[in-house]
Amino acid sequence: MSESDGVTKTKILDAAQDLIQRLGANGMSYQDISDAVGIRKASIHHHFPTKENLIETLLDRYCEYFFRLFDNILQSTASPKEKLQKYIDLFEATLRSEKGEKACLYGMVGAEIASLGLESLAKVKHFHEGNEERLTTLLIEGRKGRVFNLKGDPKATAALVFSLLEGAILIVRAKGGVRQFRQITEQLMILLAA
Amino acid sequence: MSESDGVTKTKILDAAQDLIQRLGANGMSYQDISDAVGIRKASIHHHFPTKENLIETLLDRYCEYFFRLFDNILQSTASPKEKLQKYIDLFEATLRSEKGEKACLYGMVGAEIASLGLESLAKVKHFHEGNEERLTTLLIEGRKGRVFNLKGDPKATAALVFSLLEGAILIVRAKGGVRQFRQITEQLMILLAA
DNA sequence: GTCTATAGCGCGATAGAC
DNA sequence: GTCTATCGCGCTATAGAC
Repeated sequence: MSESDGVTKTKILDAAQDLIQRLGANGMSYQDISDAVGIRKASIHHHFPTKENLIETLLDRYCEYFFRLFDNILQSTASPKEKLQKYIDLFEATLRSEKGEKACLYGMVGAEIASLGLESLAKVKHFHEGNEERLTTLLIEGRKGRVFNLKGDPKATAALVFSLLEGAILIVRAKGGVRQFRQITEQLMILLAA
Repeated sequence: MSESDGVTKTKILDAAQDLIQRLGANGMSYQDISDAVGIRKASIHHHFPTKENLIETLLDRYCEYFFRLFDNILQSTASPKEKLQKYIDLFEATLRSEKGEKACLYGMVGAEIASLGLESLAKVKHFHEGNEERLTTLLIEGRKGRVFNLKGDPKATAALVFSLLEGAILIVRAKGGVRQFRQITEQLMILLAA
């Protein structure tokens, strides 16, 4: 392994992401990352000069990863209903991660958006737009195939689905956990079904 | 006015609530409150010895206030559909507050729940339960009157509505604001309509 | 690239005068 | 009940040796 292959960088990003998804960006510190990775705080600053810089890198990485998974789902041969279920499963997989229940990275950062920089705000906007656009495509596809009974504007329904998933993954961590998340998303599928 | 009528206490609570609804509990500090109220940090500690104590007091106050409004709606002579709309309007009123867009206090604290104490966790649970129970009652009432087309479990639908509203109020602050919030909630009403 | 050491600041919280 | 002053700590960030 070369010394510049980015393994340490990746470990730092992984630890930071885990912490933010559980505690929030304002609840995560370089010391927490230091403890998790087994590296000194100064070394983290070598890779990510400022906390804003670290968060922005994280947001980009998560967005690319998430959109790639979403695009794979969209381009698969599954039915629109199955595609939506697989999209929902992306959120559920996040929630049921090994280290305890985590929310979506963008859900956490979105909640704290007023205390972050303009760069982060732009990235959050981009994530929301990307999700809503792709969901709109998916919903329209399902309406054509008569598997979704879409009353009203598909864009509004897409925004509803996205808000619901982001909200549910935040809410259920306090009480019902994965079990309640599934109850809510099953109900969503029922409401959308033709 | 007596010196123990709690005016200062109320001012502190109001400022703290505003800050948490915009920045989150971890993004709010005693110094911020001090600046907002025009009182020294030490004086805040006189009224609320610890930050946890302040947050717990806030959560209780907000919960009582919100449930009172919700109960008033439930006990009114409005139709179930109108009642649900008025409930949604409680969230919209929070969002369009004068000092910039605010989320629900419990939405913000819920996102940061893993970095708060067990007392706060219990209060968050209580708020979620209270909302879901009342919403369930409202939805069943509407189903009887055939104004809601409830497929599936009313409890699951109630949890869906609550998660959606908490999620939407967090999400729309990044981009669409009140306009998008209204678009989403109108779509919800369409989906639930018989 | 990682380390030790530390600067500089803001935090929550306390002591004690008034 | 509010103030000034301060403690002790954790934070982000930097300097410089290795």
